[in-house]
Amino acid sequence: MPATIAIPPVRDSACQAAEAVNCARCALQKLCLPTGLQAAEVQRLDGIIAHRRKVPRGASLYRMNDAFSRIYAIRVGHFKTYQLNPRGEQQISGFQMPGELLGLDAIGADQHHCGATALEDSEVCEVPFAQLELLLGEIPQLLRHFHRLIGQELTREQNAMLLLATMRADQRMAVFLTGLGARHAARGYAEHRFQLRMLREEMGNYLGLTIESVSRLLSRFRRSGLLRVHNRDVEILDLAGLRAVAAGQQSLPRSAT
Amino acid sequence: MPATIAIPPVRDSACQAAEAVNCARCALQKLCLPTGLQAAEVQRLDGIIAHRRKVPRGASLYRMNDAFSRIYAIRVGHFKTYQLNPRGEQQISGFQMPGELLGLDAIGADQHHCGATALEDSEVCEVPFAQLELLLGEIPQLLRHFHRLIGQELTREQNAMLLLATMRADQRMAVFLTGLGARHAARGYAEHRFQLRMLREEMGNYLGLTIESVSRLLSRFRRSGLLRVHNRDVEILDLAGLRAVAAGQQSLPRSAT
DNA sequence: CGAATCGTTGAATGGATTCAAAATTTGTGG
DNA sequence: CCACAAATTTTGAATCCATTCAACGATTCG
Repeated sequence: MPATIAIPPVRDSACQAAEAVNCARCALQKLCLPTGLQAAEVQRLDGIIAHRRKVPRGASLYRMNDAFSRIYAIRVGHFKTYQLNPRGEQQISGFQMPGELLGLDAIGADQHHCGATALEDSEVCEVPFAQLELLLGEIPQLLRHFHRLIGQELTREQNAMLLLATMRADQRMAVFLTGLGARHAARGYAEHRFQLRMLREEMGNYLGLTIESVSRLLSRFRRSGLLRVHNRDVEILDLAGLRAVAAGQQSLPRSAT
Repeated sequence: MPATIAIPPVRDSACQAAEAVNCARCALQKLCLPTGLQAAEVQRLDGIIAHRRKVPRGASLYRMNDAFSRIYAIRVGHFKTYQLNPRGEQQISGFQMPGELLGLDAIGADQHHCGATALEDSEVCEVPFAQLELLLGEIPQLLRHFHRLIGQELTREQNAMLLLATMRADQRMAVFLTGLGARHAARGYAEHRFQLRMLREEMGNYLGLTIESVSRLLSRFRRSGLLRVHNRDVEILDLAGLRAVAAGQQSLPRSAT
């Protein structure tokens, strides 16, 4: 066993790919659009899902200014969404995982104003929005849950604002890591052990930090005994401690040992 | 004429208060919920608006964790929305003006997770959300426009994230001021002359800056000939220049003349 | 293997903050 | 209307956190 592999790999969500080809049998039903619907209603929703589409790593699901016609539910894999700032640089606005929706930002507009790119080989369900809107008018439960998902999206973004506006670098990182853990937990995976699906650069971009700062922070977290980090593999050793940093109740020593 | 009043006061939006008591006659129809509806549909919408409520300056329209039952359309005045971070400090997530909706963040939840406070004596239309949801199912045009408003909200928040994550202090301030101007313009007021309805502290809080930084930035902008600032009154003297700073194409000299 | 990409670490710099104090504006009661 | 207190804003100097610049490992992939 090579000494460099410090953390055993976590169960790969990609292995679910072949199992479910419709909403009724999808393991993500509890998180995704069909939540709370009757079986017959799920079937109607299923009926408008034109296509299940594979998106290879690095490929765009949609780009800024693409025409808006569908939203997407992630079935397998991870994505990032981003905008381009006035100087044309990418600014990542979020990372999405299975069961989450993509494209909500374009609702009510005719263009996407952000882009979405797969961080790994992924798979999405395409939901034509015009047809979804019709269903929303006919299935009150679906409308309610759709609004719930939108509300969650708004909440997520407000939390990200809070993070960027008020938190110091170590706190941002702690919030980010505990957040990832919680979302993994909601999907039935371990809260304290997961893979980072994005580059350091992408983490830093999202958190408003440079790549060097990200690297230094992870090292500090490791030295403080909060984490084990090996490349993309993260193991949270002291979840309570990490949460304390995330809550701003505790700061990390700046120097080594 | 006292020499200290450098900038003449702008037209006060509060004088509209007494005119319109229903959507059909409201000057904000083009911005607010009824946009694009038939007269009869506007009347139905009007029918569910239980109450038009005055909110005195400094009073809360709703607070964090209040039960969610209505959204609000601002008829007169200005508001701020805020969250409390883990340490209990206020973090302002946005400023709202007439024709904009409040409470959308709580959609699909049963509690508000942010609070809204009037920055001046204000007036809102209360829209019971359960009844609105019924109407959304019956009036497709209303559903479409409601989603448009939600999309705008998401866009606004993403732009705020972009601001906080990537921009330097002078750029943030320039984006903020040009944004305020544009929103005033959308309401038929001057783009280049308006009143700040919030304290320096609230601006700084929103922009992720200290009150001292805000003050210094406004002084720098003034010295550079971009603005005239006198207390809450702002006049943009060089809109193109301010936009250039907002776009990050130009930076401001740090020291004085 | 070798090249390219990705990640880590160190030292110097700089932008925004913190601390401190003064100036201005706002609010209140006589 | 003025005086006075409180709140808000401005300015200066010192400090600090994150960045920038630079160099060096590590990993990945053809």
